[in-house]
Amino acid sequence: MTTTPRRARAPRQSDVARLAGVSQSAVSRVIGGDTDAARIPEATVRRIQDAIKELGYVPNPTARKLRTGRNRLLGVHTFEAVFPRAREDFYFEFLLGIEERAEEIDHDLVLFTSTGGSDGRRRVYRDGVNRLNVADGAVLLGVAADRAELARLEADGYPFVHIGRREVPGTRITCVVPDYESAAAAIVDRLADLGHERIGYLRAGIEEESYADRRRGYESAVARRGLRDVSPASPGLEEGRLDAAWLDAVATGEVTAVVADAEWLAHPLADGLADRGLTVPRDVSVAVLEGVAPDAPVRWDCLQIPRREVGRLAIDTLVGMLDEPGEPVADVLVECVVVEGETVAAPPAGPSGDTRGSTV
Amino acid sequence: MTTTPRRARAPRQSDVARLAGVSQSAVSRVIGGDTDAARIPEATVRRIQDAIKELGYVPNPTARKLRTGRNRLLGVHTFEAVFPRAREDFYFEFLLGIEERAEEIDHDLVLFTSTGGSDGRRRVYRDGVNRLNVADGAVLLGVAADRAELARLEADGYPFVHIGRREVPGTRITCVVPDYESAAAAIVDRLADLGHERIGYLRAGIEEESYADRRRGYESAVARRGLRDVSPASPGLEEGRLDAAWLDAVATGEVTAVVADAEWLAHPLADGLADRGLTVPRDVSVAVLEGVAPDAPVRWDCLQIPRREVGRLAIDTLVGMLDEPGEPVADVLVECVVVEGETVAAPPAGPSGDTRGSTV
DNA sequence: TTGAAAGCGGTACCAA
DNA sequence: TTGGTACCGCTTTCAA
Repeated sequence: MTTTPRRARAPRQSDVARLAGVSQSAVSRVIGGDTDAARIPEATVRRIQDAIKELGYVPNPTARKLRTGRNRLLGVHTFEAVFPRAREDFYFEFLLGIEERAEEIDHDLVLFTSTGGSDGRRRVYRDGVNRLNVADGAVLLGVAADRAELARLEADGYPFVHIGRREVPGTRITCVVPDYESAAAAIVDRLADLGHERIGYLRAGIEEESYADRRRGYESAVARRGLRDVSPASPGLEEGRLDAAWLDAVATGEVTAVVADAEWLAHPLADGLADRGLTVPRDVSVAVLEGVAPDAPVRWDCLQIPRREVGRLAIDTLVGMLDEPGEPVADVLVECVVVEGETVAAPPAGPSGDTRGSTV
Repeated sequence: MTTTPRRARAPRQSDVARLAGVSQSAVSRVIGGDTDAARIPEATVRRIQDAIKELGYVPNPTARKLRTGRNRLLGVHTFEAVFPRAREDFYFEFLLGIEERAEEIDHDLVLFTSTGGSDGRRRVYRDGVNRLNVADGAVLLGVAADRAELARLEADGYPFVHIGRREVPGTRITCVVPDYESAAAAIVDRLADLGHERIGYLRAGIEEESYADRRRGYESAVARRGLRDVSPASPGLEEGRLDAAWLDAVATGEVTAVVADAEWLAHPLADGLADRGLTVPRDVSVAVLEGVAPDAPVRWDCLQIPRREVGRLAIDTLVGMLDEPGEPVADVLVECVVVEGETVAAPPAGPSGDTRGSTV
């Protein structure tokens, strides 16, 4: 029985150098492929390569990183555990794009999974240590992003991009985001093209940057197209119900199309309209400003969020920052596809609707 | 507009030391929480901590790793891309367990995604560089494990465990594996308990360690229970069909129960039996030696592979190796649950079956 | 062309 | 108790 003596120590460049009878720096040059600066004779190169092979030398990435600052390691920090939710498709497509692109450009991924504490929330700083530092830079994502940590990370000069817009006063955070603003505007344009003139916006009532983006797109398009905005006063749902007074107004034809932040708002809307004898889209058109699963019960007119592409671009943007340190980087907007479903149609030619559109 | 001056250089211990008016090693001690050996006066500790706070100093994990050899980074190397297949549930449960456990013990995960070449297959050694070295150790998994790389990794003394049994002659690879051998034996025992005396084994015909494990469990149980093994001569399927002669033998009552390596073998088996007028499980019982999705068309008697637990144990085993270097580590077997479905029953009391069981 | 040597940012040993 | 100092393994500048 042969006892495999566990190698006491991995071979280093100095070992290679000794075996090849050259200096350590010569070895380093050969490994670095330094062809220009110091032209090393064929013979020497070969001797060194033989020694490398004989010893089974492999460079130590940690030492390299310490020296050069680069690792080809890209961090992925999620503010919640990845895999449990990956299944629900929230992280999934982002990660697919991230992995795909990282692989293409020959980088590895560090999944930051260590929690900060017992609350399950993951923090990047835990007792003063920035774990992310092992990687050259990081992509952050997650619904529960901690603004304070983002700000500190930025202040520390750590290179990172965030998937989804995050704004922290006084701080410039580079984000890669679906272009909700344009998408919302496109949907309003479509409604306007169909002849709608009085439309409403159903807000999720969640204070989050992406909803602000949607809202902005909606408002600018409404103004540009000269439409009338008739939205409910209170956002979101109250006790699971929408603003009744507003629904009544919709029922009288005050509004012929509604744009909703989310699918979970569109359902009660349709219900409330049905209660008042209205049908979607015959009486009222409804569009949802988020992605809706293709197997959802209702085929809403909605958006398709290019998650995978966002993941890919996050990697590209991050690597760009690493290659060009100091350069300010603008946010990256990724276009959403507007998906035509079965909930948007031309407005009814009802009595209360003026027909200016066809008067021209 | 305030220009945020991008910090030229992150603060180091020496900066802290200078500011606090102490030596660098004092700073290191305070950070390392070295309370016993060198008792530093309260006042000094406070001065140092103040300096740390003022400078926003965070320790550099790369330097630490270089010095101590530990990183709290655990590698995950899959021989194929993770996320595309994660969805199909192959990697998924393993990763869930891995992430979960890593998080619990405060480690981060490195996903090795960089490919070795253009073939899409991932290699751990790419032009002589062992990427895995950035992490303290690694968990490897994947159907297409490269034996040569495993052997080299082991020879290099790199700490790793493999999920799923992998055997390379002359090399001791630590594996964490579902205990297929016991599970197969348990299934044979169950059949024997029900009164079956002549049973067959349908091999996948794939040369892989896990199938050998199943086979071994089957054979030892068959011998122990004094059963007669009547298996088809040729393994697997030929042109999508099972061994016809053997099926005919089964039809005559030569075999009352069949154990199959995989679900994709069980279906043609059931079809072949149906063609011959036999019904499962009335005439022939069938058990599958792998996990079957709960929503599969047939509720096979099968196994439940404890993937998540395997993932967790892989992490524990790996960390054990890191903490106790040099200690040989035995393979870890994880028990499978035998799931009772609708395809196993007592054998028919037919003419060709002797009734020794009830004769006693 | 080649080698010596100075770091990169820590840790830990040894003296003082 | 504290500080000096020798590494960890590699890259890169500067001399020779």
